[in-house]
Amino acid sequence: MRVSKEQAAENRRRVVEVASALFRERGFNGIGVADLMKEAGLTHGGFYGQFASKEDLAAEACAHAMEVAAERWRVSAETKGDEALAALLDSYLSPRHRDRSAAGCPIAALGIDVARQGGVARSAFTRGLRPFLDGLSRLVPGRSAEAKRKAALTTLSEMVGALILARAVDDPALSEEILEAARTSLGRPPGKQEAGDA
Amino acid sequence: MRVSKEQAAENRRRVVEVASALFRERGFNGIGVADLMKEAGLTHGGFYGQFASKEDLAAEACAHAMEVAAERWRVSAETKGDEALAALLDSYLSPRHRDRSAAGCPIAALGIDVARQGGVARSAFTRGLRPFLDGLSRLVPGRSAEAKRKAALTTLSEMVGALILARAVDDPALSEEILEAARTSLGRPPGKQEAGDA
DNA sequence: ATGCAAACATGATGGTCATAATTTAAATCT
DNA sequence: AGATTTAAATTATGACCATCATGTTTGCAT
Repeated sequence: MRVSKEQAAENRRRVVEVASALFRERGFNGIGVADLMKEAGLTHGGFYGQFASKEDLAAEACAHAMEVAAERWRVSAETKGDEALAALLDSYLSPRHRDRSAAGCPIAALGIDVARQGGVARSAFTRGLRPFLDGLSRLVPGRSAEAKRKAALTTLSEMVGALILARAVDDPALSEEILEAARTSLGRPPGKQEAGDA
Repeated sequence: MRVSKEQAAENRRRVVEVASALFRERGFNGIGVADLMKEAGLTHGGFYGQFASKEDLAAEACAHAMEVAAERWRVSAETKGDEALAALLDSYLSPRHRDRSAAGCPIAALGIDVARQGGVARSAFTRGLRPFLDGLSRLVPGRSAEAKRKAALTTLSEMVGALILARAVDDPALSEEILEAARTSLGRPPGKQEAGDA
């Protein structure tokens, strides 16, 4: 059986889409090619006509997820004005984001997998990471470009670390406490002192 | 073939030890029972005499790695006096630690895997996490116990996030930049403003 | 209109996976 | 010393894995 050129391209796009979600949810080693294809409505045989290997798909899915997420950040930053950082933090460090890793930040969902996988996935990830840092440094406070750059690095680190910790932990109270600490620590524009709120 | 009771216990301990390293390096799904046992100098058959399942071993290995790491933090904190936090940050955010995940922090190596695995591994991880937070809140600056607690949470988040990012990234300069940013951001006791060092 | 090739399905390959039953042989107990 | 217990080896099981060869259909260029 054969399918129109547009249909084929659409199928390929859907495979990448599905892979980007399932890899985030279960990890590169947590889902197989057959299940991936089935989820996209295809059988496993056609896979190697479209992709060189599973590793190749991993890299492409990773790149795709990074692009989508970075674009979401960009749009949010443009529409939210000077509350953009607060809005980003609120949504990134929310229970909803914590509980829906398949649709969430690929850095927090795939960071460790990417490091272990190496190769093309790692370089796709690195390429995809830069827009995040550039976007963040535009939102974050700082006197100089270097200060903003550095703040973007530390802010992203704390966001990613907090989300991973909140996901790993069993105790809902502790999980919420982790998110809340990061939210208020990062959400006070001048500096990151401990909270003194009433 | 049989082996003395002490030898058997020692074998079991070695399996957990080896597992805690290999799981950190390759993930829960990245290494199989047979390879694990071989690395411990045994064949895979004896595994289920000592462990209920692979998931069970994952939980035990995770707990073990957390205990060892927390103990290392504790000792370092006791011996290093008031430079304990700086020493901890320097070693945690070092290229050496980044490049040796098998012997490094289990939070940064297994956090995502634990979240995906769930069950016993997740609760073992949560139990093992508390000593880290307690130890860290003793090192970290803060006026009140609550402030210290919160600083411990955000500091750990940033440490873990920075290490994971530094590992995921392909570009050595960017990787070092991430570590450096976290080191200086966390290493200035009063607050976390951008660096203004000479 | 016709033939080629692309897209997908079917099915097979050889490997690895977790789990488990059986066997072997040594340690410990009587 | 002999019986019993048990750690670990051997081997088996059946599911799943990535990859690929081949078959079938059909869009598309000629």
